[in-house]
Amino acid sequence: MGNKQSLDGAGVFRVYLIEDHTLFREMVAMQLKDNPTFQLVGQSGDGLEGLEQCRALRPDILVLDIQVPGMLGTQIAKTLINEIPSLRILALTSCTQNSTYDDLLAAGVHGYLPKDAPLSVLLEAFREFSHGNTFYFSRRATQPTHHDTTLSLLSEREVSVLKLFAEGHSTKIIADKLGICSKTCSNHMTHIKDKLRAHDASALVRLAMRCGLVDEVKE
Amino acid sequence: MGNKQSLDGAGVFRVYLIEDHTLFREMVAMQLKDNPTFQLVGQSGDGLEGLEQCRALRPDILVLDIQVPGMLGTQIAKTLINEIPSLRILALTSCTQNSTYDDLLAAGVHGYLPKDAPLSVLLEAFREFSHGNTFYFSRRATQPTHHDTTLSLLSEREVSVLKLFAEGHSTKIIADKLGICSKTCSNHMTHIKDKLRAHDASALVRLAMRCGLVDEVKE
DNA sequence: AATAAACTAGGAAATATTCCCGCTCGACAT
DNA sequence: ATGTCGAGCGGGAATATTTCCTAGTTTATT
Repeated sequence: MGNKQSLDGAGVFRVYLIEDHTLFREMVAMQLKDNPTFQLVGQSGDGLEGLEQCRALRPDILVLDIQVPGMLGTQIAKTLINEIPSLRILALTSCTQNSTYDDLLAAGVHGYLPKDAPLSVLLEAFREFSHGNTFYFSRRATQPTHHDTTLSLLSEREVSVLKLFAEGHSTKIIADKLGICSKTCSNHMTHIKDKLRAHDASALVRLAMRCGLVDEVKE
Repeated sequence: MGNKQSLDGAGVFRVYLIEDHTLFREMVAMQLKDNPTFQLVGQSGDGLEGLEQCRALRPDILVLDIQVPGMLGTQIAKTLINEIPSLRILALTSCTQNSTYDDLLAAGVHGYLPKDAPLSVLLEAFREFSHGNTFYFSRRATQPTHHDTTLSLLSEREVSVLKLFAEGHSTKIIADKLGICSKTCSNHMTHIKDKLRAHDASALVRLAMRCGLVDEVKE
């Protein structure tokens, strides 16, 4: 594969880090320092600042924490991939939510890594990048990933049920409000859980909040 | 100054890590491996498991991420300080959580470190610990919060149950983790709902999030 | 016309919840 | 010492919910 235009003559990759946990960031930096294949050209704990510096420094690789303050991680990825086509982005994320993963792929990142992955996997990701390959650490054998903004996975009725559930109504009340049998409502809930791969109330509520079905925090 | 009974003859400190982000945890482990003063005796990404292993291994130093699944960080600290008086605990926290700082000091931890501290401060904390000193990294302005009052309505056990519930575990799993009957767990849940006047899953999850029992909505 | 998917429920078995009850234990006051 | 109180544990029985099955109707798409 001759697509190593991001690699300069000496075979050294210029790396930039965007990650708000300084401790974490500096420890990743030390991992890189031990490896002569990589040269750390900068780091930041703020999304906007990191974006600006990447524009100026034009690194080969960006290690990007998606949960970074200042700017939405997926937006950073999308913007930079557009402006610097040669840039390879390794996305880090501390949560294992389903939708982020697909959002990241849609944004065009070249690697994905949850923070609860072992260190060896991070090093493997760097190795893959240094060989010009992409790296995906999938927590689940990936599906044909049609763009699911989570809610688009659900039917209209299912969205209604989920919203009412997240608002705190019981199955019976939901069924009542929708004019259906509580059994039907239960079945809808089961389908929702299957589709969203969220088989507990907690995950469902958080998903509903993320999708704006209910207010983030009340009172 | 003669309180170095936790230090064995060779001057090596036995360290245990509780931190759910494996990447972070293993990088801290590498920092320790470079220092002959410390010996890593174990690590875990789960609060309950970590507690059990600390009971068995009786380390000199515990590096404890407060936002760990399985058990409330402050409870882990309180419990272990009670059972192992010689244990020194260095508390890590990822968010500049409002009330946790005071809770931690109340729990009796010997060091406090936000994850956005520079690496040098972590190493300094280890240095202080190895000299038998405590370490407090002064954090930024703290605004008092109200959600202490919410949790103070609950007993210790009930907080544990609520946390595990908000993490998405079923009553059976929670009972299993806590070593109690699922019936007991159900009863705890009923009492929690009564005390918090939150009789549906959605309200419970939102309350738990507001109280910092689980991470906020990501992304 | 045929296929698919959404929406609707019923039956049956498994689980969960609620509301009782009683038990133990430690703290604390009389 | 004795009594009381609340935390924690869990059994029993009634009720509610969930899950997994099946299967009907409607609507949209090809």
